[in-house]
Amino acid sequence: MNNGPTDRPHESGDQDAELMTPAQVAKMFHVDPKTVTRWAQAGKLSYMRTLGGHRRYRRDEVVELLRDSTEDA
Amino acid sequence: MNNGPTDRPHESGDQDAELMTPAQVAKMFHVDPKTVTRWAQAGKLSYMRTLGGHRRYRRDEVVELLRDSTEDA
DNA sequence: CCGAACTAGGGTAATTAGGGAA
DNA sequence: CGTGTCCTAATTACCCTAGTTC
Repeated sequence: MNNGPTDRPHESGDQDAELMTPAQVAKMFHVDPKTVTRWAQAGKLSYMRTLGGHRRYRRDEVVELLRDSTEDA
Repeated sequence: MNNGPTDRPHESGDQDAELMTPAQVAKMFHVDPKTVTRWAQAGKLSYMRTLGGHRRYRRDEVVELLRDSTEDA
């Protein structure tokens, strides 16, 4: 349960540890960014919106779903 | 979005590994996608599912299985 | 402010899941 | 027993233009 305090400090410019863009989520699931948008619209994935209307997803949520959908041989 | 000043050659960590669609795996083995699905159902191939239910296979798992199934005379 | 890359939105084609029978 | 093909329904991918982000 040790998360590691020095795991990954907040580095502006590098990958954000909290919010992810549609492209990032899409690459993790190997799907189209549009598909991620549909998941958000379908309520399968929670999201926030920027002032311009773009969606931002929570990394914790994505990792959880990714981990939950993994089936080992 | 921007990849940042440091363009990642292979997605840092690559924890999610590289994923493949059923059609890609089917072409590598020269079989139908349905057959790949049966292999997954039989537990011969690890996979993860999209939120829509489609399967995504790990490239390294497929490559290893392909090597293993390739009988060298 | 400009420029390149990404995203939202709608619409259409291709792929996949599932069961069943050959 | 394992594979290829049939079907329908659902999901995903790619097309476009305009607006947003960095």
